[in-house]
Amino acid sequence: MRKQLILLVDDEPDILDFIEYNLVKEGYDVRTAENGKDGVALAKKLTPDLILLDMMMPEMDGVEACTEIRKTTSLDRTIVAMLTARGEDYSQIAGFDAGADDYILKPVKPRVLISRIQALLRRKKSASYVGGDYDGTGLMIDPERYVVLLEGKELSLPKKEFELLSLLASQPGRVFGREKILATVWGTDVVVGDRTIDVHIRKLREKLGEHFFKTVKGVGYKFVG
Amino acid sequence: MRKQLILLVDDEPDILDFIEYNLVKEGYDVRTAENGKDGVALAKKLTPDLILLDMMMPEMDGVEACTEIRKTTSLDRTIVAMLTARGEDYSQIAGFDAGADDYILKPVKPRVLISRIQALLRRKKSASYVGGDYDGTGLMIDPERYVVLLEGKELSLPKKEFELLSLLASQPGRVFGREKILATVWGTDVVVGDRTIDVHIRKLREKLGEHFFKTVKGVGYKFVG
DNA sequence: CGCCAAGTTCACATTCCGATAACCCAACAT
DNA sequence: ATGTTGGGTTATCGGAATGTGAACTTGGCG
Repeated sequence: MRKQLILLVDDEPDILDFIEYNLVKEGYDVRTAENGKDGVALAKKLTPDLILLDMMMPEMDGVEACTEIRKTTSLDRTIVAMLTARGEDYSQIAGFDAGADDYILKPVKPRVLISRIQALLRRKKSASYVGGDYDGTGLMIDPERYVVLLEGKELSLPKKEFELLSLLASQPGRVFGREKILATVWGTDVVVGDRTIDVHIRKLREKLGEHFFKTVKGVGYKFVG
Repeated sequence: MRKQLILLVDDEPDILDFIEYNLVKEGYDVRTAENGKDGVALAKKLTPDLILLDMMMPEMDGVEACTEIRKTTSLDRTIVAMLTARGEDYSQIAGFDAGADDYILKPVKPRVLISRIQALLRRKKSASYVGGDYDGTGLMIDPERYVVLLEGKELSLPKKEFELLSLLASQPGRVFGREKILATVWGTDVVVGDRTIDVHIRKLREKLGEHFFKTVKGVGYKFVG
């Protein structure tokens, strides 16, 4: 596997050097920027796996930078971790609001920082299959709010139903085999009976309408607009 | 807006004067103390917006003072910035985490110091955008005063409840998973039991009304207008 | 010291989702 | 016709996830 790329943004050269040194030692590819503006620009160019953003910076601070990053589609799969010195209060909330994935307290011991980063990158790999929003016929799936919008009406589905729908609707028209569905929605280790998928499909048909789900005998199900 | 109040704590009169001069010139209200003990006492009395703490001091050093300040509830919303001598390896600093908001390396140029302080204070203020002027159903959150306005009635919430509410209400409709809530409100290192979040949610429901908080089983909670 | 409030935990109670069993139906092969 | 295969439908049950009230812990304060 290629080296993972980490973008480090902090205005203090000392800290930059210190963290960079430790990350490189761990085998990461590291780039740096000294303010939010440059950081965002660099991020767009490089599409790093993870961005470490200091909260407090001149030009454009961490929160602004994070907001900007989150608005960039190409960086959807990039993890953003905020670096800040406070543990207690709103700086955290503000950071999460901007869409940061984690929040790391400064000063941080190298070992802690490394293990935190590893955890984040691990999480990224196993990240969800859930495809983007679909909008074909007045149906929209919003994983953030965990609701389905059907012709404007908000419909809230139970977990499994929602995940099943998300999977099917992520690629309208494509047929998903039972194996595939089980592996994705239920996971490879859980074993469930034959009729389980059917039942969930049925519930979805009840709630959203028959026409959305087409059965392909002997093959699987597909979602149609 | 009233002048922002900064408390400056350093044992060297020269430095004290120098920094004070520059801060006053920028339009801040400045008080000073010459050791940690006096500094903490003064902080409790004045509730400044920001405290600049020298790391190395007689009587009570910056780290102890900071720890003390962080234990004081009335100073929850006060920002603490540590002044540390350059040359000390960052990893040394990394050894202790007293909960300061920023670490500023000495010697520091006035311009840098000022912009740093402005960034810190800006962050404090902008934290109040949480919920901002949100008013969907007569609920308003005022992080500056730690108070919630429910249909005109002022309601004061304990810290945790307030932070939980702030997080959920910052993005109405969005579902926050338990992991995320824990990470944000409690911090990533603190470990608390399973039922803790529920209990706080219940308290919020008691005080604000059931309808504000929706449970999404297996996923998390969301705030609804 | 004793009180109070905040925060957490504990020991249940409750809810509701998800899986299954049991049965039905349709298509097709023999 | 009859059996076989693959899917559809419904009702039901267990259990995980959440709700709840009370007890316990902690720290601040007079």
